[in-house]
Amino acid sequence: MLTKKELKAYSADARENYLPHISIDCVVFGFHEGVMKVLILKMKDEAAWYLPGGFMRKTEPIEMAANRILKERTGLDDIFLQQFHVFGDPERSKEHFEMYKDMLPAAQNWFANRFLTIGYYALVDFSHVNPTPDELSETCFWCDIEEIPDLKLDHSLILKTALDTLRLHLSYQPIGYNLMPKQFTMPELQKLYETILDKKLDRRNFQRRMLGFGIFNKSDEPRKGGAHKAPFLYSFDTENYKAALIEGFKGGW
Amino acid sequence: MLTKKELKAYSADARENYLPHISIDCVVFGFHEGVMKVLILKMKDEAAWYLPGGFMRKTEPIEMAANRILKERTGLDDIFLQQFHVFGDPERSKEHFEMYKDMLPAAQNWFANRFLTIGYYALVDFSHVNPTPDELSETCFWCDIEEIPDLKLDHSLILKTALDTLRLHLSYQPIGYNLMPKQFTMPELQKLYETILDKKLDRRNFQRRMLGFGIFNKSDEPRKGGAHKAPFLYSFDTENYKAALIEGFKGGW
DNA sequence: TCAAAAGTGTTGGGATTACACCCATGA
DNA sequence: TCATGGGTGTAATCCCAACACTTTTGA
Repeated sequence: MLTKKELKAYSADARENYLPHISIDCVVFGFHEGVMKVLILKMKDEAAWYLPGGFMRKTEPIEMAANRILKERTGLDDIFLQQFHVFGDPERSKEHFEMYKDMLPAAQNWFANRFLTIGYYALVDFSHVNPTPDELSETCFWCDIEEIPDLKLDHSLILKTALDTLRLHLSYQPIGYNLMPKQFTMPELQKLYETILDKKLDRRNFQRRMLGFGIFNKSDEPRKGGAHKAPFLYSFDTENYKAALIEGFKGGW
Repeated sequence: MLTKKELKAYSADARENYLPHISIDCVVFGFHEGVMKVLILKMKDEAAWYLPGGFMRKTEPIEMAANRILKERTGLDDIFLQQFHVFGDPERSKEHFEMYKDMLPAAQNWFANRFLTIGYYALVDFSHVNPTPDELSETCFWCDIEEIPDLKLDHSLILKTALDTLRLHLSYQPIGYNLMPKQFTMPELQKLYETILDKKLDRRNFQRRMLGFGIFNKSDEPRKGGAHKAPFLYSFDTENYKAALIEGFKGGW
């Protein structure tokens, strides 16, 4: 929570630089050791968790704002981002509002306003991300999707909606490029799918379907080191992958 | 186009009542005599066409604002609305901006601002709609989807995106409830699908698939009057229809 | 009685599912 | 040598597309 002085400075800066009433919240999905992760922030001096979010500069495209916000939190440029919903319940930022309303008059108080928030989900390569807290946060960290605490504001709803959307998208286009490291094995990719869909899939049928997309390059070298038979390594064929994304949108009729 | 005096009054009223920087634009789809229609507006004193749109009251939920805007244009309450995208290119309202920027200083001039617009598409029963122009418009009318003129601002993009989204949605859930009259025949419903998808479908397979959803009630009475064999009338079974919508979202895995 | 619209049935093929079997590896 | 993870193959099934045939109706 901000002190009055901090709130005043923050508000003045925000009013100067950002569009009022509009925010962006991001659900950043990562994948590590067979577990789906989401990036969340813990606030300073509060037992309060949030999704990473921010505001939009006055003449900045939405997508660019989302990228900028994420760059600050993850160190990553050029992230796969998908806008999925606008959340605009007039009561959605009530908690913030209550927390700060008595500190400053509304005209000067950035958080005394209603905010619509544009939800983006991001798919990122876990191993490349270096979670970084922002000025309001104490920590920024990867949280197992199974262990997400109650989030403040409507962020639990935003997360749920993001996950639903991701599942839907997964069912009509190959996702994975942005979540997997350069090289990966089919069982690893399968784990990703199983995690997103929350469902067991058949090993052999999964391989057939995936390879059927024709978007993978098989490496000669198998993954070494592990116990048991060494699985083959694959990477995405970016050319064909992009084509498949477009193809996927055509739908089933 | 507004006069300076009108602009001043409009701006004052808007600043008083609406959230700045945010608008809503609606793509209203109707279906009549086998042709897909979209509701568009023609401006007073300009050869300029727009999608119906408006602004959001300061404490109004987004959905309610969209409904209110549409009620003013169509006379319909309780419309099927689907939020599908936010358009936020900083240059998107440049035309408006250029048109009005010299009339009033920016601080008082509603249209001197950047607007993000939330796109909704609506599916409505053509026969129940009574197109009504608003204060800025000369006419509001149903336009064949094949004959839409160039729209101002980014409204052509918004329309295209709405149509793409509608097609996508059609491929994984049964749409039609909101576009068809209470009673309709399978060939009529097929026309709707063919129009949306811009593709011929097989009569027999279409019936099988549709009836397979189990969301229709067959009427005993066939449609009379037409030449040739009288087709059966169907209506949607609202209970099962809603269940099918939820089911549809589960996707194909 | 015939053309056109509509209802119903059949069939073949492609995709998806549910399996079984084999191979490699470390404990 | 055996449990486990991983690669590959196959039969059964289901779904869907492409068909043909029949019925009804007004002209």
